[in-house]
Amino acid sequence: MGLTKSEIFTEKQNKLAQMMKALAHPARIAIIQHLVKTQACICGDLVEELGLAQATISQHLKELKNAGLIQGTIDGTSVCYCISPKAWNQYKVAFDAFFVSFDNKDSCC
Amino acid sequence: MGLTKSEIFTEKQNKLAQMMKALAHPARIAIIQHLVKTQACICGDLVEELGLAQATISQHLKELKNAGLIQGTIDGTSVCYCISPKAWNQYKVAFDAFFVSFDNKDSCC
DNA sequence: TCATACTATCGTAATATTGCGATATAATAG
DNA sequence: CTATTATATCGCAATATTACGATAGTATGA
Repeated sequence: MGLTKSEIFTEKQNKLAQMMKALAHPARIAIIQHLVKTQACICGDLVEELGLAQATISQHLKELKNAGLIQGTIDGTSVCYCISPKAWNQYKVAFDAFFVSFDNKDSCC
Repeated sequence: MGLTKSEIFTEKQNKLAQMMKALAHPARIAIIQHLVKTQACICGDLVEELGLAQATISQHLKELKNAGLIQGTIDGTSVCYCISPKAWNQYKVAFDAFFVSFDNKDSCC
């Protein structure tokens, strides 16, 4: 086992879970926050900002890129990453919709 | 390795990542959505709703409980789970704050 | 008390994630 | 062309997650 049974869930449920997963690591949260803060695109000084090895940062960047959250363009010998506004908005909308669905003031048990 | 280096991140980053992780599985999304839909507290008919074994559902419920998102009270021979409104609101606020932090219309690269 | 129904936990197998050193790849500078 | 710099990928080890059968625990009803 150890394999998520995604076939028994809806497309939306799988997608939302995958979005959450993309952000379910402090390094990726930190990367996003850094990209947000330094509006300008930032490349591999993330390696210095966070205390992780270059290979590890690169791997996290790849996951964020796969999730669509960031995009990178080659800038000389380095790569310039920044947040993808379109995907960001999709995430925002999806998360909002999820959290808006429940608005009870008091628990029932 | 395989051990997240949480000590190099801020408290907030770790917490937010953990919140995301709690929802980073379609089964847990489905459980929450089911609890939202059937306002009333629902117990182990989740096993029938989703197509997972009872032990698996129980495990996911435990994780959601650890995350604070749901609470369960014993109701006769079964357990009645429901969403914890307080935690739900904390999640909503935390996620909102995260997604509000960036609001650029166009990417810079 | 004893059987029944429901849930939690244990143990285990399969797979995924995290982190990093080593190495490959790509672009620039000299 | 060669050296340098920056990033990506490979391969591995350690750990985490997912799923489930088996079993233990707990409350109800006969």
